Amino acid sequence: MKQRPGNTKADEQAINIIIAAVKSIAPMSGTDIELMLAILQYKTVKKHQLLLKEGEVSRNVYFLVSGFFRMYYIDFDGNEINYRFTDQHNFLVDFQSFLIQKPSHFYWEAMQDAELFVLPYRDIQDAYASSPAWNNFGRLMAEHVYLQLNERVEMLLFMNPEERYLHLLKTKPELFEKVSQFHLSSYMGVKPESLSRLRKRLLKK
Amino acid sequence: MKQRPGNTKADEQAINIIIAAVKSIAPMSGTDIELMLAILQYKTVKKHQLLLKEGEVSRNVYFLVSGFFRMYYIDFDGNEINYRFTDQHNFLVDFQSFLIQKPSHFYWEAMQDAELFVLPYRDIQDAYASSPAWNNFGRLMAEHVYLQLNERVEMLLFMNPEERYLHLLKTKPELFEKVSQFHLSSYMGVKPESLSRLRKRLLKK
DNA sequence: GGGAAACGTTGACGTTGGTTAAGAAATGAA
DNA sequence: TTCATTTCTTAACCAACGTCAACGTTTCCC
Repeated sequence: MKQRPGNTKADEQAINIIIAAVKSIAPMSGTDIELMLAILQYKTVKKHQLLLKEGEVSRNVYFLVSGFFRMYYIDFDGNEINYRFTDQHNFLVDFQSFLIQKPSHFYWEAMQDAELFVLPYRDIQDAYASSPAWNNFGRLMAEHVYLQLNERVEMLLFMNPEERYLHLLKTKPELFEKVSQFHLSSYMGVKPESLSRLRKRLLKK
Repeated sequence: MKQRPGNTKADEQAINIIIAAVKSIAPMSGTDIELMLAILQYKTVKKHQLLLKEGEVSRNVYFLVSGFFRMYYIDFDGNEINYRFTDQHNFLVDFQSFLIQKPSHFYWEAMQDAELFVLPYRDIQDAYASSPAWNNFGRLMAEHVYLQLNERVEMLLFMNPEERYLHLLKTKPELFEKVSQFHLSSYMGVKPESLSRLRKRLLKK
Protein backbone atom coordinates (compact mmCIF):
# COMPACT_ATOMS: atom_id res chain seq x y z
CA MET A 1 0.00 0.00 0.00
CA LYS A 2 1.26 3.42 -0.91
CA GLN A 3 2.20 5.56 2.05
CA ARG A 4 1.97 8.98 0.51
CA PRO A 5 2.12 12.24 2.45
CA GLY A 6 -1.26 12.66 4.07
CA ASN A 7 -1.91 8.93 4.19
CA THR A 8 -2.52 7.71 7.66
CA LYS A 9 -1.67 4.13 8.39
CA ALA A 10 -4.04 1.26 7.67
CA ASP A 11 -4.00 -1.65 10.06
CA GLU A 12 -4.01 -5.33 9.12
CA GLN A 13 -7.68 -5.51 9.98
CA ALA A 14 -8.71 -2.90 7.42
CA ILE A 15 -6.74 -4.62 4.68
CA ASN A 16 -8.39 -7.93 5.46
CA ILE A 17 -11.80 -6.29 5.18
CA ILE A 18 -11.22 -4.93 1.70
CA ILE A 19 -9.67 -8.21 0.50
CA ALA A 20 -12.74 -10.10 1.72
CA ALA A 21 -15.05 -7.60 0.03
CA VAL A 22 -13.23 -7.86 -3.28
CA LYS A 23 -13.15 -11.64 -3.18
CA SER A 24 -16.87 -11.74 -2.43
CA ILE A 25 -17.46 -9.92 -5.72
CA ALA A 26 -15.04 -11.83 -7.96
CA PRO A 27 -12.45 -14.57 -7.57
CA MET A 28 -8.94 -13.14 -7.30
CA SER A 29 -5.52 -14.73 -7.30
CA GLY A 30 -2.76 -13.67 -4.92
CA THR A 31 -1.12 -11.68 -7.71
CA ASP A 32 -4.32 -9.80 -8.43
CA ILE A 33 -4.71 -8.92 -4.77
CA GLU A 34 -1.10 -7.71 -4.69
CA LEU A 35 -1.93 -5.49 -7.64
CA MET A 36 -4.68 -3.90 -5.59
CA LEU A 37 -2.65 -3.53 -2.43
CA ALA A 38 0.00 -1.71 -4.44
CA ILE A 39 -2.42 1.02 -5.50
CA LEU A 40 -4.44 1.37 -2.31
CA GLN A 41 -4.14 4.55 -0.33
CA TYR A 42 -5.53 4.84 3.17
CA LYS A 43 -7.44 7.87 4.36
CA THR A 44 -9.50 9.02 7.31
CA VAL A 45 -12.32 11.50 7.10
CA LYS A 46 -14.07 13.39 9.90
CA LYS A 47 -17.82 13.60 10.31
CA HIS A 48 -19.35 16.24 8.00
CA GLN A 49 -16.30 16.32 5.76
CA LEU A 50 -16.91 16.10 2.01
CA LEU A 51 -15.17 13.52 -0.12
CA LEU A 52 -16.49 14.99 -3.34
CA LYS A 53 -18.24 18.24 -4.26
CA GLU A 54 -20.56 19.09 -7.11
CA GLY A 55 -18.54 20.14 -10.14
CA GLU A 56 -15.51 18.04 -9.24
CA VAL A 57 -14.61 14.97 -11.25
CA SER A 58 -14.68 11.76 -9.27
CA ARG A 59 -11.12 10.54 -9.70
CA ASN A 60 -11.33 7.62 -7.31
CA VAL A 61 -13.21 4.61 -6.23
CA TYR A 62 -13.40 4.40 -2.46
CA PHE A 63 -13.84 1.50 -0.13
CA LEU A 64 -15.44 2.30 3.19
CA VAL A 65 -13.71 0.44 6.01
CA SER A 66 -15.79 2.15 8.66
CA GLY A 67 -18.26 5.02 8.81
CA PHE A 68 -21.38 5.99 6.91
CA PHE A 69 -21.79 8.25 3.89
CA ARG A 70 -24.57 10.01 2.09
CA MET A 71 -24.45 11.09 -1.53
CA TYR A 72 -26.64 14.09 -2.12
CA TYR A 73 -27.60 16.59 -4.73
CA ILE A 74 -28.78 20.19 -4.44
CA ASP A 75 -31.91 20.86 -6.46
CA PHE A 76 -33.09 24.04 -8.17
CA ASP A 77 -34.69 25.29 -4.96
CA GLY A 78 -31.53 24.70 -2.95
CA ASN A 79 -32.77 21.59 -1.14
CA GLU A 80 -30.38 18.76 -0.43
CA ILE A 81 -31.76 15.60 -1.98
CA ASN A 82 -30.25 12.37 -0.71
CA TYR A 83 -29.52 10.06 -3.55
CA ARG A 84 -27.79 7.13 -1.93
CA PHE A 85 -26.43 6.00 1.42
CA THR A 86 -23.35 3.83 1.79
CA ASP A 87 -22.54 1.77 4.82
CA GLN A 88 -19.17 0.41 5.89
CA HIS A 89 -17.57 -2.46 3.98
CA ASN A 90 -18.94 -1.22 0.69
CA PHE A 91 -17.47 0.44 -2.33
CA LEU A 92 -18.36 4.03 -2.82
CA VAL A 93 -18.18 5.77 -6.16
CA ASP A 94 -19.96 8.36 -8.20
CA PHE A 95 -20.14 5.89 -11.01
CA GLN A 96 -21.40 8.36 -13.51
CA SER A 97 -18.71 10.93 -12.94
CA PHE A 98 -16.08 8.24 -12.59
CA LEU A 99 -16.94 6.41 -15.79
CA ILE A 100 -17.06 9.37 -18.08
CA GLN A 101 -14.68 11.55 -16.03
CA LYS A 102 -17.03 14.50 -16.13
CA PRO A 103 -17.94 16.82 -13.24
CA SER A 104 -20.21 15.24 -10.67
CA HIS A 105 -23.70 16.44 -9.76
CA PHE A 106 -23.24 15.14 -6.26
CA TYR A 107 -21.74 15.72 -2.86
CA TRP A 108 -20.37 12.85 -0.78
CA GLU A 109 -20.59 13.58 2.93
CA ALA A 110 -19.32 11.52 5.85
CA MET A 111 -22.15 11.22 8.37
CA GLN A 112 -19.74 9.67 10.87
CA ASP A 113 -15.97 9.65 11.23
CA ALA A 114 -14.77 7.26 8.54
CA GLU A 115 -11.76 5.26 7.41
CA LEU A 116 -11.42 4.47 3.76
CA PHE A 117 -9.24 3.17 1.00
CA VAL A 118 -8.71 5.18 -2.15
CA LEU A 119 -8.32 3.54 -5.57
CA PRO A 120 -7.35 6.13 -8.20
CA TYR A 121 -9.05 6.08 -11.59
CA ARG A 122 -5.79 5.86 -13.52
CA ASP A 123 -4.60 2.85 -11.54
CA ILE A 124 -7.94 1.08 -11.94
CA GLN A 125 -7.89 1.56 -15.70
CA ASP A 126 -4.36 0.14 -15.71
CA ALA A 127 -5.53 -2.84 -13.71
CA TYR A 128 -8.37 -3.41 -16.20
CA ALA A 129 -5.87 -3.35 -19.04
CA SER A 130 -3.29 -5.60 -17.42
CA SER A 131 -5.41 -8.16 -15.59
CA PRO A 132 -8.39 -10.10 -16.92
CA ALA A 133 -9.43 -10.80 -13.33
CA TRP A 134 -9.68 -7.06 -12.66
CA ASN A 135 -11.61 -6.53 -15.84
CA ASN A 136 -13.95 -9.22 -14.66
CA PHE A 137 -14.18 -7.49 -11.29
CA GLY A 138 -14.97 -4.20 -13.01
CA ARG A 139 -17.74 -5.83 -14.99
CA LEU A 140 -19.24 -7.47 -11.91
CA MET A 141 -19.04 -4.24 -9.95
CA ALA A 142 -20.83 -2.36 -12.75
CA GLU A 143 -23.47 -5.07 -12.89
CA HIS A 144 -23.84 -5.00 -9.13
CA VAL A 145 -24.31 -1.24 -9.02
CA TYR A 146 -26.76 -1.55 -11.89
CA LEU A 147 -28.92 -3.93 -9.89
CA GLN A 148 -28.90 -1.60 -6.88
CA LEU A 149 -29.96 1.29 -9.04
CA ASN A 150 -32.62 -0.82 -10.68
CA GLU A 151 -34.22 -1.46 -7.32
CA ARG A 152 -34.37 2.28 -6.81
CA VAL A 153 -36.09 2.91 -10.15
CA GLU A 154 -38.65 0.25 -9.41
CA MET A 155 -39.34 1.84 -6.06
CA LEU A 156 -39.74 5.33 -7.48
CA LEU A 157 -41.69 4.28 -10.53
CA PHE A 158 -44.02 1.63 -9.19
CA MET A 159 -44.71 2.73 -5.63
CA ASN A 160 -46.39 5.69 -4.04
CA PRO A 161 -44.70 7.31 -1.03
CA GLU A 162 -46.53 5.11 1.46
CA GLU A 163 -45.52 1.94 -0.35
CA ARG A 164 -41.94 3.17 -0.60
CA TYR A 165 -41.82 3.67 3.14
CA LEU A 166 -43.12 0.19 3.88
CA HIS A 167 -40.81 -1.27 1.27
CA LEU A 168 -37.76 0.39 2.79
CA LEU A 169 -38.79 -0.71 6.27
CA LYS A 170 -38.85 -4.26 5.02
CA THR A 171 -35.80 -4.28 2.76
CA LYS A 172 -33.44 -1.81 4.43
CA PRO A 173 -34.23 -1.67 8.14
CA GLU A 174 -30.62 -0.60 8.89
CA LEU A 175 -31.36 2.71 7.18
CA PHE A 176 -33.85 3.65 9.86
CA GLU A 177 -31.23 3.27 12.54
CA LYS A 178 -28.58 5.32 10.79
CA VAL A 179 -30.56 7.98 9.00
CA SER A 180 -32.90 10.63 10.37
CA GLN A 181 -36.43 10.97 9.07
CA PHE A 182 -35.35 14.25 7.59
CA HIS A 183 -32.67 12.68 5.44
CA LEU A 184 -34.79 9.68 4.62
CA SER A 185 -37.59 11.81 3.22
CA SER A 186 -35.62 13.19 0.29
CA TYR A 187 -34.32 9.71 -0.43
CA MET A 188 -37.94 8.63 -0.72
CA GLY A 189 -38.74 11.54 -2.97
CA VAL A 190 -41.05 13.42 -0.58
CA LYS A 191 -40.81 16.39 1.78
CA PRO A 192 -40.09 15.85 5.49
CA GLU A 193 -43.58 17.04 6.43
CA SER A 194 -45.14 14.51 4.10
CA LEU A 195 -43.11 11.68 5.57
CA SER A 196 -44.19 12.73 9.04
CA ARG A 197 -47.86 12.74 8.03
CA LEU A 198 -47.51 9.49 6.13
CA ARG A 199 -46.14 7.81 9.24
CA LYS A 200 -49.01 9.16 11.30
CA ARG A 201 -51.49 7.81 8.76
CA LEU A 202 -49.86 4.38 8.89
CA LEU A 203 -49.96 4.30 12.69
CA LYS A 204 -53.73 4.67 12.62
CA LYS A 205 -54.07 1.55 10.53
CA MET B 1 -23.81 -17.63 -37.56
CA LYS B 2 -25.74 -20.64 -36.46
CA GLN B 3 -28.54 -21.65 -38.79
CA ARG B 4 -30.78 -23.55 -36.45
CA PRO B 5 -34.29 -24.69 -37.28
CA GLY B 6 -36.51 -21.67 -37.00
CA ASN B 7 -33.73 -19.26 -37.77
CA THR B 8 -34.49 -17.15 -40.76
CA LYS B 9 -31.56 -15.89 -42.73
CA ALA B 10 -29.69 -12.72 -41.87
CA ASP B 11 -28.34 -10.66 -44.70
CA GLU B 12 -24.88 -9.14 -44.97
CA GLN B 13 -26.33 -5.76 -44.06
CA ALA B 14 -27.69 -6.91 -40.68
CA ILE B 15 -24.35 -8.48 -39.78
CA ASN B 16 -22.52 -5.28 -40.61
CA ILE B 17 -24.88 -3.34 -38.35
CA ILE B 18 -24.22 -5.48 -35.30
CA ILE B 19 -20.47 -5.49 -35.91
CA ALA B 20 -20.47 -1.71 -36.09
CA ALA B 21 -22.54 -1.48 -32.89
CA VAL B 22 -20.20 -3.80 -31.00
CA LYS B 23 -17.10 -1.98 -32.18
CA SER B 24 -18.60 1.34 -31.14
CA ILE B 25 -18.78 0.01 -27.58
CA ALA B 26 -15.39 -1.70 -27.34
CA PRO B 27 -12.43 -2.39 -29.63
CA MET B 28 -12.57 -5.91 -31.03
CA SER B 29 -10.13 -7.94 -33.06
CA GLY B 30 -11.18 -10.07 -36.03
CA THR B 31 -11.00 -13.17 -33.88
CA ASP B 32 -13.30 -11.67 -31.27
CA ILE B 33 -15.80 -10.73 -33.94
CA GLU B 34 -15.66 -14.28 -35.32
CA LEU B 35 -16.42 -15.50 -31.80
CA MET B 36 -19.58 -13.42 -31.83
CA LEU B 37 -20.65 -14.39 -35.34
CA ALA B 38 -20.34 -18.04 -34.33
CA ILE B 39 -22.92 -17.68 -31.57
CA LEU B 40 -25.34 -15.28 -33.25
CA GLN B 41 -28.77 -16.52 -34.14
CA TYR B 42 -31.07 -14.54 -36.37
CA LYS B 43 -34.75 -14.09 -35.66
CA THR B 44 -37.72 -12.11 -36.85
CA VAL B 45 -40.63 -11.05 -34.69
CA LYS B 46 -44.04 -9.74 -35.73
CA LYS B 47 -45.66 -6.65 -34.29
CA HIS B 48 -47.28 -7.34 -30.88
CA GLN B 49 -45.30 -10.54 -30.39
CA LEU B 50 -43.62 -10.99 -27.01
CA LEU B 51 -39.92 -11.76 -26.74
CA LEU B 52 -40.12 -12.31 -23.00
CA LYS B 53 -42.93 -12.72 -20.49
CA GLU B 54 -43.11 -12.04 -16.80
CA GLY B 55 -41.93 -15.07 -14.89
CA GLU B 56 -39.59 -16.28 -17.61
CA VAL B 57 -35.84 -16.10 -17.18
CA SER B 58 -34.14 -13.92 -19.73
CA ARG B 59 -31.74 -16.37 -21.34
CA ASN B 60 -30.52 -14.09 -24.09
CA VAL B 61 -29.13 -10.75 -25.00
CA TYR B 62 -30.75 -9.42 -28.16
CA PHE B 63 -29.55 -6.98 -30.74
CA LEU B 64 -32.26 -5.11 -32.57
CA VAL B 65 -31.45 -4.83 -36.28
CA SER B 66 -34.77 -3.21 -37.07
CA GLY B 67 -38.02 -2.51 -35.25
CA PHE B 68 -38.97 -0.96 -31.94
CA PHE B 69 -39.60 -2.59 -28.56
CA ARG B 70 -41.16 -1.69 -25.28
CA MET B 71 -40.36 -3.34 -21.98
CA TYR B 72 -43.29 -3.18 -19.63
CA TYR B 73 -44.48 -4.34 -16.30
CA ILE B 74 -47.95 -5.03 -14.97
CA ASP B 75 -48.62 -3.37 -11.65
CA PHE B 76 -50.87 -4.43 -8.79
CA ASP B 77 -53.89 -2.81 -10.39
CA GLY B 78 -53.28 -4.56 -13.69
CA ASN B 79 -51.93 -1.52 -15.54
CA GLU B 80 -49.13 -1.90 -18.03
CA ILE B 81 -46.28 0.35 -16.99
CA ASN B 82 -43.70 1.04 -19.66
CA TYR B 83 -40.25 0.78 -18.24
CA ARG B 84 -38.01 1.25 -21.23
CA PHE B 85 -38.16 1.64 -25.01
CA THR B 86 -35.51 0.27 -27.34
CA ASP B 87 -34.95 1.48 -30.85
CA GLN B 88 -33.18 -0.35 -33.67
CA HIS B 89 -29.40 -0.80 -33.61
CA ASN B 90 -29.39 -1.21 -29.87
CA PHE B 91 -28.89 -4.11 -27.51
CA LEU B 92 -31.93 -5.25 -25.67
CA VAL B 93 -31.76 -7.20 -22.44
CA ASP B 94 -33.56 -7.56 -19.17
CA PHE B 95 -30.29 -7.01 -17.43
CA GLN B 96 -31.61 -7.89 -14.04
CA SER B 97 -33.10 -11.21 -15.04
CA PHE B 98 -30.17 -11.98 -17.30
CA LEU B 99 -27.48 -11.27 -14.70
CA ILE B 100 -28.94 -13.27 -11.91
CA GLN B 101 -30.86 -15.73 -14.10
CA LYS B 102 -34.04 -15.28 -12.10
CA PRO B 103 -37.57 -14.81 -13.47
CA SER B 104 -38.18 -11.44 -15.03
CA HIS B 105 -40.74 -8.89 -13.86
CA PHE B 106 -41.11 -7.66 -17.40
CA TYR B 107 -42.65 -8.22 -20.79
CA TRP B 108 -40.79 -7.35 -23.98
CA GLU B 109 -43.16 -6.49 -26.81
CA ALA B 110 -42.39 -5.66 -30.43
CA MET B 111 -44.24 -2.47 -31.33
CA GLN B 112 -43.31 -2.99 -34.98
CA ASP B 113 -42.20 -5.98 -37.02
CA ALA B 114 -38.59 -6.56 -35.99
CA GLU B 115 -35.43 -8.39 -36.98
CA LEU B 116 -32.99 -9.30 -34.28
CA PHE B 117 -29.93 -11.27 -33.32
CA VAL B 118 -29.97 -13.56 -30.33
CA LEU B 119 -26.93 -14.07 -28.09
CA PRO B 120 -27.55 -16.89 -25.59
CA TYR B 121 -26.53 -16.42 -21.95
CA ARG B 122 -24.37 -19.54 -21.88
CA ASP B 123 -22.41 -18.48 -24.96
CA ILE B 124 -21.87 -14.99 -23.60
CA GLN B 125 -20.56 -16.33 -20.31
CA ASP B 126 -18.19 -18.56 -22.30
CA ALA B 127 -17.03 -15.57 -24.31
CA TYR B 128 -16.37 -13.65 -21.06
CA ALA B 129 -14.30 -16.54 -19.80
CA SER B 130 -12.30 -17.11 -22.97
CA SER B 131 -11.72 -13.61 -24.27
CA PRO B 132 -10.50 -10.57 -22.32
CA ALA B 133 -11.90 -8.37 -25.09
CA TRP B 134 -15.38 -9.79 -24.47
CA ASN B 135 -15.02 -9.35 -20.75
CA ASN B 136 -14.11 -5.77 -21.45
CA PHE B 137 -17.14 -5.48 -23.70
CA GLY B 138 -19.34 -6.89 -20.97
CA ARG B 139 -18.01 -4.37 -18.48
CA LEU B 140 -18.55 -1.47 -20.87
CA MET B 141 -22.05 -2.65 -21.69
CA ALA B 142 -22.93 -2.89 -18.00
CA GLU B 143 -21.50 0.58 -17.43
CA HIS B 144 -23.39 1.91 -20.42
CA VAL B 145 -26.69 0.49 -19.25
CA TYR B 146 -25.96 1.85 -15.79
CA LEU B 147 -25.60 5.36 -17.16
CA GLN B 148 -28.89 5.08 -19.05
CA LEU B 149 -30.65 3.94 -15.94
CA ASN B 150 -29.04 6.69 -13.94
CA GLU B 151 -30.57 9.28 -16.23
CA ARG B 152 -33.94 7.73 -15.54
CA VAL B 153 -33.52 7.88 -11.76
CA GLU B 154 -32.49 11.50 -11.93
CA MET B 155 -35.55 12.27 -14.00
CA LEU B 156 -37.91 10.49 -11.63
CA LEU B 157 -36.29 11.75 -8.47
CA PHE B 158 -35.50 15.34 -9.30
CA MET B 159 -38.29 16.37 -11.62
CA ASN B 160 -42.03 16.72 -11.37
CA PRO B 161 -44.17 15.36 -14.23
CA GLU B 162 -44.17 18.66 -16.08
CA GLU B 163 -40.39 18.91 -15.94
CA ARG B 164 -40.07 15.29 -17.02
CA TYR B 165 -42.18 15.97 -20.08
CA LEU B 166 -40.10 18.98 -21.11
CA HIS B 167 -36.92 17.07 -20.40
CA LEU B 168 -37.97 14.15 -22.61
CA LEU B 169 -39.02 16.53 -25.37
CA LYS B 170 -35.53 17.99 -25.30
CA THR B 171 -33.45 14.85 -24.82
CA LYS B 172 -35.46 12.15 -26.58
CA PRO B 173 -37.55 13.77 -29.32
CA GLU B 174 -37.57 10.46 -31.27
CA LEU B 175 -39.74 8.97 -28.55
CA PHE B 176 -42.58 11.29 -29.40
CA GLU B 177 -42.62 10.06 -32.97
CA LYS B 178 -42.60 6.39 -32.11
CA VAL B 179 -44.64 6.20 -28.94
CA SER B 180 -48.21 7.24 -28.25
CA GLN B 181 -49.07 9.59 -25.45
CA PHE B 182 -50.75 6.69 -23.78
CA HIS B 183 -47.57 4.63 -23.66
CA LEU B 184 -45.43 7.62 -22.85
CA SER B 185 -47.46 8.49 -19.78
CA SER B 186 -46.61 5.37 -17.82
CA TYR B 187 -42.96 5.80 -18.81
CA MET B 188 -43.14 9.23 -17.20
CA GLY B 189 -44.77 7.81 -14.11
CA VAL B 190 -48.20 9.44 -14.53
CA LYS B 191 -51.63 8.45 -15.81
CA PRO B 192 -52.67 9.19 -19.39
CA GLU B 193 -55.26 11.71 -18.22
CA SER B 194 -52.62 13.57 -16.25
CA LEU B 195 -50.30 13.75 -19.23
CA SER B 196 -53.14 15.12 -21.30
CA ARG B 197 -53.89 17.80 -18.71
CA LEU B 198 -50.24 18.59 -18.26
CA ARG B 199 -49.86 19.20 -21.99
CA LYS B 200 -52.88 21.46 -21.99
CA ARG B 201 -51.41 23.42 -19.10
CA LEU B 202 -48.15 23.84 -20.97
CA LEU B 203 -49.88 25.04 -24.14
CA LYS B 204 -51.42 27.92 -22.22
CA LYS B 205 -47.98 29.18 -21.19
C1' DG C 1 -24.43 23.62 30.80
C1' DG C 2 -26.43 26.51 27.60
C1' DG C 3 -27.30 28.36 23.09
C1' DA C 4 -27.72 27.17 18.34
C1' DA C 5 -28.86 24.22 14.86
C1' DA C 6 -31.21 20.44 13.11
C1' DC C 7 -35.13 17.66 13.33
C1' DG C 8 -40.06 16.31 13.93
C1' DT C 9 -44.91 17.42 14.15
C1' DT C 10 -49.05 19.89 13.21
C1' DG C 11 -52.30 23.07 10.92
C1' DA C 12 -54.23 25.66 7.03
C1' DC C 13 -54.41 26.10 2.34
C1' DG C 14 -53.43 25.59 -2.64
C1' DT C 15 -52.13 22.63 -6.39
C1' DT C 16 -51.89 18.61 -8.78
C1' DG C 17 -52.28 13.95 -9.75
C1' DG C 18 -55.55 9.78 -9.34
C1' DT C 19 -60.16 8.05 -10.24
C1' DT C 20 -64.26 7.44 -12.70
C1' DA C 21 -66.96 8.22 -16.47
C1' DA C 22 -68.13 9.63 -20.93
C1' DG C 23 -67.49 10.70 -25.48
C1' DA C 24 -64.64 12.13 -29.59
C1' DA C 25 -60.89 11.03 -32.58
C1' DA C 26 -57.63 8.03 -34.59
C1' DT C 27 -56.12 3.61 -35.79
C1' DG C 28 -56.38 -1.11 -37.10
C1' DA C 29 -58.40 -5.34 -38.79
C1' DA C 30 -61.87 -7.98 -41.23
C1' DT D 1 -65.77 0.35 -45.87
C1' DT D 2 -67.16 -0.64 -41.51
C1' DC D 3 -66.83 -2.08 -36.94
C1' DA D 4 -63.91 -2.60 -32.95
C1' DT D 5 -60.18 -1.17 -30.42
C1' DT D 6 -57.08 2.03 -28.82
C1' DT D 7 -55.96 6.56 -27.81
C1' DC D 8 -56.92 11.27 -26.39
C1' DT D 9 -59.53 14.77 -24.09
C1' DT D 10 -62.61 16.74 -20.72
C1' DA D 11 -65.20 17.08 -16.42
C1' DA D 12 -66.13 16.44 -11.54
C1' DC D 13 -64.53 14.95 -7.33
C1' DC D 14 -61.27 13.27 -3.93
C1' DA D 15 -56.93 12.23 -1.72
C1' DA D 16 -52.34 13.35 -1.10
C1' DC D 17 -48.36 16.02 -1.51
C1' DG D 18 -46.13 20.74 -1.38
C1' DT D 19 -45.79 25.12 0.90
C1' DC D 20 -45.59 28.21 4.65
C1' DA D 21 -45.54 28.87 9.29
C1' DA D 22 -45.34 27.91 14.04
C1' DC D 23 -43.65 25.41 17.81
C1' DG D 24 -41.75 21.66 20.56
C1' DT D 25 -37.94 18.35 20.88
C1' DT D 26 -33.52 16.56 20.21
C1' DT D 27 -28.87 16.82 19.11
C1' DC D 28 -24.72 19.12 18.53
C1' DC D 29 -20.97 21.85 19.75
C1' DC D 30 -18.50 25.36 22.24
